[in-house]
Amino acid sequence: MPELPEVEVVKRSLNKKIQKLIIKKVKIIDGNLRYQVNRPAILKLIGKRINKIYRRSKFLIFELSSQIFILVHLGMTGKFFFVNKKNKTFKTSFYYNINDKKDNNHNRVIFYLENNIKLIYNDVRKFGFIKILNLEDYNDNPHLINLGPEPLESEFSTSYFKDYIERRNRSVKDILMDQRCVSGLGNIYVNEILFKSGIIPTKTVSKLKVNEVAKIVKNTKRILKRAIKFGGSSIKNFSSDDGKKGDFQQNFKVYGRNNKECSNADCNNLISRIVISNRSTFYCTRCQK
DNA sequence: AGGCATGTTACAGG
DNA sequence: ACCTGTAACATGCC
Repeated sequence: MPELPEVEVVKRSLNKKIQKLIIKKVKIIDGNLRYQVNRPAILKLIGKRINKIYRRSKFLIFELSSQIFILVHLGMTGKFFFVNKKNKTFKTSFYYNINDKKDNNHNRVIFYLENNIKLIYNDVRKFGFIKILNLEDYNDNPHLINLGPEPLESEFSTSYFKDYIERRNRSVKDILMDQRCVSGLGNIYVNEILFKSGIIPTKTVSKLKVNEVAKIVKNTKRILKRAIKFGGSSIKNFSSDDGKKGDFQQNFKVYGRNNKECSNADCNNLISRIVISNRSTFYCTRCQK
């Protein structure tokens, strides 16, 4: 899925395009997502207004009228497409050609909104989910309740991170990927953060010096902000809502660069690839210690 | 053909 | 109760 920056960009375009619109109809094409889409609950959405869309970690939260919420996770390949009344696609967050069978093949749920606007949830691998929640279920939601602080909030600070890793024994990459420590980072950005910080991903957190902890926190914020500014990421087909392709992928310094030359000036070392907690991990043996 | 892919979570074992 | 590693989910691409 999109990591935090992509979800943030999607959230912003959703608010721009569909905020305040009423849901007229919902069609489930394939509700067999990570969790089965609940048909009876979907019916509760009819006639409700989309007040605002929020992001928490990599989750999207649609706040509707009557204290109803839609909790969405995009998994690895979840996307939203918009189609307007003239059957023209809005440029939203992903390239989408309404006439291209390939693009439409994995449409899973269609929300029909006011003004003949359609919001399409498309998900190739179906790791994403859509849950309808009332206020109670939302406030006490198992997906949200254990999440650590947002990396871009001041709560995620050097002192917080230092305290968190104290007496823990896992690798720094593992900890940064753990949503209970800090929520919203994924494999790509953690690789980038550790490269920028000059820290080897396998390093045990108990061995991190205070200045290294500070570097990680600072670079996390810097890299995420920059990725958001660039309009997303990483993901093929990703584009910001003005149709400009998210070109942060051209800014990857280590991710996916196995056996390629290190991006740092004056370093001719080749990037290594290893696996940590089942995920590809890229680093420079010379620049990251 | 086989390996890999932006994520989460359930489960087994220590 | 905490920690750690592994596999599973579904599908497409190289």
